[in-house]
Amino acid sequence: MEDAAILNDYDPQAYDRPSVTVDCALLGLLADRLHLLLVRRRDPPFAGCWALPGGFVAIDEPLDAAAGRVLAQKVGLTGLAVEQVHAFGAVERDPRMRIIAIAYRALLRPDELVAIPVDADHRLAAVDADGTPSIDGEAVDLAFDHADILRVTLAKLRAAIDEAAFALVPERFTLRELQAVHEAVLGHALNKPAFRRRMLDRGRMRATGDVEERRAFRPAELYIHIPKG
Amino acid sequence: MEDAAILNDYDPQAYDRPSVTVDCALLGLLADRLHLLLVRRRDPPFAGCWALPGGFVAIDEPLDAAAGRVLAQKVGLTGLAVEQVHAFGAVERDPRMRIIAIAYRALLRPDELVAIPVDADHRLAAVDADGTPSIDGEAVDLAFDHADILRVTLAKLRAAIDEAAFALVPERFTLRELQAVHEAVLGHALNKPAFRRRMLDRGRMRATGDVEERRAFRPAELYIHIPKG
DNA sequence: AAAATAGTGTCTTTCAGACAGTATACA
DNA sequence: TGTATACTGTCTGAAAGACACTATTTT
Repeated sequence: MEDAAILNDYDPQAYDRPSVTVDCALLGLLADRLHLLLVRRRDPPFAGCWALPGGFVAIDEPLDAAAGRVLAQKVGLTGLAVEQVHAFGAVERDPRMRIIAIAYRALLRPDELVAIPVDADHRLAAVDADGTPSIDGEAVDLAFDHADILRVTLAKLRAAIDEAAFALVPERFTLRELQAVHEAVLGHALNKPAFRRRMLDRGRMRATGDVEERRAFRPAELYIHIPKG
Repeated sequence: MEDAAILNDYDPQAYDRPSVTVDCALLGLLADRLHLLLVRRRDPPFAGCWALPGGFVAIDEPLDAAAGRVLAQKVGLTGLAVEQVHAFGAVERDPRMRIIAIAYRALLRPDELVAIPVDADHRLAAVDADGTPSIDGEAVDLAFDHADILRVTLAKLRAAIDEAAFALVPERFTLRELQAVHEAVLGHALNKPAFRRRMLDRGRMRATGDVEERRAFRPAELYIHIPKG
């Protein structure tokens, strides 16, 4: 076995250090479809390509804070809850230099999502069941390894959908809206009575007593999420 | 082509970069209890404390490869399958400088685990149900934020136990051994017939037709894992 | 009243927990 | 033959899928 002291004698200042970025998948529902905020790159590499918003981690900044700051700067929404997804560290993932990316996700309610200013360089892309993003109905190739990042993000979101779904509906939501979120994220339809029973039995939502307004037909009851703990 | 001024705004060479390490939780079962390899630190900070084996990520080295190399150097086992757990980036997690740690786990079979050379500075610590490691029956405080890393690692291992358990038993194993692994990792007992049914129905293991040898009583049938895909 | 969606009752299937039973090896 | 463990049969209950049914609101 190698001398354990090597770790301690190692002076990292003497060696090249990688850059570290956070790349953020900002996700929300639009017209019952999962959407993702993309920004168009202006400079090489991948100039003109669509990419996840990202930025370098400052030397005195925690990772979660860096993800929050990037989203505040790119999207103008502060105080977003972010969740770490995975660290991506392939050597050639950025052609310029070694950059390790820590991927994050943030989930937006519909009213927050529509409030995002979109322009030629900031767009919401629909994400289909296999994780391919499309803008104006056209599949787009993402810069760097961002397609990998999106695939992993979607897979983990699906695994955590029971809790995550509450962050993707309005504060007061109907069971229909909640089910639509589950179906859009999972990519397949769900059984209505079974879904309703499971959600109500789980004790993570409470009826408000109020109902939807301005519905063409019978309005549904509004519920609120009961946060964990 | 490249606008130097704009690029300069994004030139990470101009900014301080963090160091990046991989820290590895090497886990296995010993006497039906989950155990963890710890190394004792010789130098400050946390001199004398027990810690997860770790090391710096080289500038031209993928993250997974760094984790594999660290384990090869510290434990002498090459070709171990490693799985990323989480990136830890609190600013003060290392008092010397900013170091971002990418945590990994590796799972060992019992025969691999007992082959690990232990000495005064390399020990296998028992891990109890709440994630506290103990050496010689005495709970130990880990260096840095390694207690956090271990807690998160254990939580994710539990969530993935159905697949992970196969990496913690011998290549040919009995249902009793597989159940013991599940129980040790989850920290609670399981129902035997239900466990047996669930494992066999899932189609991820196959009977060999052989049975254990040298058992005091009725020997159990030996199974092998059927890898995914 | 018609339309359209909200919400329920209930049958069936699946699967986990419980527990007692049978099977098989060795001393 | 006794004993300890391997393995199974079967009852029960919880939860999901399927599907038809009732309920409620607006036009």
